[in-house]
Amino acid sequence: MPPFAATRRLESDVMKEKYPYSEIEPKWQQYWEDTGLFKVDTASRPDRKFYCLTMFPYPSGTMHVGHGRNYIIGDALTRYKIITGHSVISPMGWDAFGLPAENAAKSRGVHPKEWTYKNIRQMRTQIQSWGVGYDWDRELATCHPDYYRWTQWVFLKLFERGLAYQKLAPVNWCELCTTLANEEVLADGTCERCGRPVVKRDLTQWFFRITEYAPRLLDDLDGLTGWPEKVRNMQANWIGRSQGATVRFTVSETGDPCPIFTTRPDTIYGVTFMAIAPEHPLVEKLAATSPNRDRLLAFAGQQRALSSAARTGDTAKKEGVFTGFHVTNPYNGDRVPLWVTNYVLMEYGTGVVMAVPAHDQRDFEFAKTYGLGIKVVIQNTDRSLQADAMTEAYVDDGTLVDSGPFNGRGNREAMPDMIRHAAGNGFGEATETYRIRDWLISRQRYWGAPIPIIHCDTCGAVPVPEKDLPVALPDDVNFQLERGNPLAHHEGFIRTTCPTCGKPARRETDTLAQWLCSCWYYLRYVNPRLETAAFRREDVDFWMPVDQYIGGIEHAVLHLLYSRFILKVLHDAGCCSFTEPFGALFTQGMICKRSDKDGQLYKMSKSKGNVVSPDELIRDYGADTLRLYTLFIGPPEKDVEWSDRGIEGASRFLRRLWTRVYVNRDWLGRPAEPCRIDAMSAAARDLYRKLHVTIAAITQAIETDFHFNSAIAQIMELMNAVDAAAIGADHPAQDRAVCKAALEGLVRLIAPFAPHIAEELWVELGHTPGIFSAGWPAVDPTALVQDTIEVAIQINGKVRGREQVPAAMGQAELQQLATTSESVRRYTEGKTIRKVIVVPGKLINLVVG
RNA sequence: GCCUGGGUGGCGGAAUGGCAGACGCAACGGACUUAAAAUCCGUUUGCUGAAAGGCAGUGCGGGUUCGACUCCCGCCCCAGGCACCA
Repeated sequence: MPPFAATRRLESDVMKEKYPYSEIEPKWQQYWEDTGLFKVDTASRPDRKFYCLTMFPYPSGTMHVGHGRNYIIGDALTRYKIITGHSVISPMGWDAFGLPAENAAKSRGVHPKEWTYKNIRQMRTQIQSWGVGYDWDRELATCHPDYYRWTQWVFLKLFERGLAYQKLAPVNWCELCTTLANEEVLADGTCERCGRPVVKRDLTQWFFRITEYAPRLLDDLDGLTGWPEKVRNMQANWIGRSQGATVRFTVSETGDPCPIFTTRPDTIYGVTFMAIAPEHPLVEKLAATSPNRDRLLAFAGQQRALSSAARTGDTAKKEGVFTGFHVTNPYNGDRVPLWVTNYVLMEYGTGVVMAVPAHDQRDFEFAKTYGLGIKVVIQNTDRSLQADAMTEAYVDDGTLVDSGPFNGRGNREAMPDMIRHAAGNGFGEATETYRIRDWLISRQRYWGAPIPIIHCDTCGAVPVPEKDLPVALPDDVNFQLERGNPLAHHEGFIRTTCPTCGKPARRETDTLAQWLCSCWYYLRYVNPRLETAAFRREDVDFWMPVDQYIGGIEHAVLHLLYSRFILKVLHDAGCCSFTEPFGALFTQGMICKRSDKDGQLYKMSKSKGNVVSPDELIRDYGADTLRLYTLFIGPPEKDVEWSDRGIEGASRFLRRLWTRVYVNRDWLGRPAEPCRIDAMSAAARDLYRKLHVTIAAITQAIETDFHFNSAIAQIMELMNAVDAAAIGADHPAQDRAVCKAALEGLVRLIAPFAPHIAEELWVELGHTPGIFSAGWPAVDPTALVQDTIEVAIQINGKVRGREQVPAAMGQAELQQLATTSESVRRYTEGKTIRKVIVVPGKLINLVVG
């Protein structure tokens, strides 16, 4: 260990009495770095490994106190795990590709690389000023060729396995962010990142076949017991499994197959028309010979041009045009008209819907508008449903009627048989449909990892051989283009030769969505500098899955779903033996602040102008105070309102703790005799007990639910108890020993939250530096034992009195005591005690009447 | 509409079947000070009462229980996710 200032006691100095945070914080940060507190060797196989991962940020430049919550929670947990003897890997890096860098290049002429690395330096300094520690030797930036080389390798793995493909399709388009994945479009049809409206454009794009993994992504959610229910629920909603049946109808006039998917095969005898999406290829085919040709094509074309918001929004009316053709229902041979409608979506199911107006509200509305038939096939209990009299669809259960061989049976009960009937006759079977769509991963931008594909006129889309990775981004591009991807104008980048046939060929100029870069970074942290592979299987198998992942809820269906998908693909490719990346997930709430303008609460953001900078707070109060307040502000999973006053409370508490130790340092710094319960005063005995109750409670709070706010409240209570005991230099040795033990306990318990002051006071208390290697305080079970306890006496469930009793008092005696207690005499006098309930150690309830 | 999560003092919140409001913030009163800041002590759910005390009280209405913020049933409100998804 290098010679170090902290090994010496602070000199007696009036200033030191004032809690010199600005002096001690940089000193201990240096100490942790010098002693390698956060360094971990991932080639070793320690007994107790713990992978604590905090979501890495986009290097936007500066952070506010809201960002800090994430890192502080992760750091508190990391430090707790270190202090409790785990080998902790806690790395940090940068999600460094992204649009802001490119915009900076356009508007200010600074190269994205330069802009990004400058921001990274700034933000690293900021993180360090919070006293948040990482193994910085593992730092990575997704924009670095040594990293994105392997992102490209991940792409190739998917390509090899047939999971990456190109297709021409209507895609989400944002004028600023270019193409978007479905997950990046908000419910109101705006871009998740920039808020601009999203429109559909027909483009040839690269997709990942995430739909192939939909069943596993959904089913495996059940095993993620360490994840918040909410996130699992959000992912399940997004994947959206529907169970039902496929039934093959046919176009009556032409014999064209016209399969449908339905979740209600029990209503199939009630089909009175068929609804088909305007984009469906069959529409164009049938239109050619339809008497309605012109109207049909006009309608289909007009619907196709509409934005999805305009077409599927709440206000959209149901419209359609008759094709002139019919379809035949294979169950009963009915011929029903085939309509093109705006309410059927091409992307879901088969793009064709069997319409049962009597039992589906959408079909009902459409049938009413166009005067189509309504046929009741499920009767309610009083058999009162009449097609002509219905004002809305009957969607509840009932008895099947007009349903051929199934008449008289309950609709739910008959459903499996009805599906079996189709299967037996070869015109249908039970199927599942998912809402999730394939993942669009190409972007028309420069600042991303180039998709490692070469387009050859002879060989088609050819993957770049692994040995040729990375496909490097050229530095010399022109950012001043009016529109379009600068990479697509860089001839030197584009021109290449085909790896298969050697002829001249063109490089793909789309880059990979940022999400792919952040999908596998947790693996790279394990072997961050490995040059021969993305990671070593035996190392990730040992250190993964991540034991605790910490980040924002906004990634519930983006980053977290994509990461699960990519990991499963890598698993299937034999790269690792586990199938989920994150064993436990914690999503912290946002820090909000009231806007000066309109008094509303908003998430802290530059655009709302309600950010609070950590820099001034650290300058004025110290990092420990900021950390303590950030953790104390509320339950970490909930959104909370930042209060400038609240930080004063945290500051006051730390100053109090500092002063209590500092002014008594002469005797506190000397070794004390061991605490002996039989030798202490009553006041000291209470304090000793409080100390150990607190140790137990805090350990519990950290281990079970990360409720650091409660843990800190307990620490404050212990501090209050120390003050109440008022033990000073002139007290008996045993009392002083207890006081010292309590203060030592306080300092050790607060160490994960306020580490600098803890280190400093640990030395003041006479220990060698290094509180994080001193272990976590142990509970002394004998301290928890109480000789006398207070029991409450209830009368009919209301507390009416209290008694001090020996802790060991038995049930019968307690009962006796309660019935004769003076304190409740007035409630029992003249009444009969009907029943006595004794809860040992807590209370006695007398039921009187 | 469907699926989650939530509703407790002036405020953030604590208590997961056993003494509601821990801890903190704010407010008020007091001590110290020439004064202020800082610090320390005290009060602080509402109503009622001189006080002791009493009554009410965890969104609303029922229920289970000796006992319910906690469990069950029905409803209201708020937040989030999904949604013409067949």
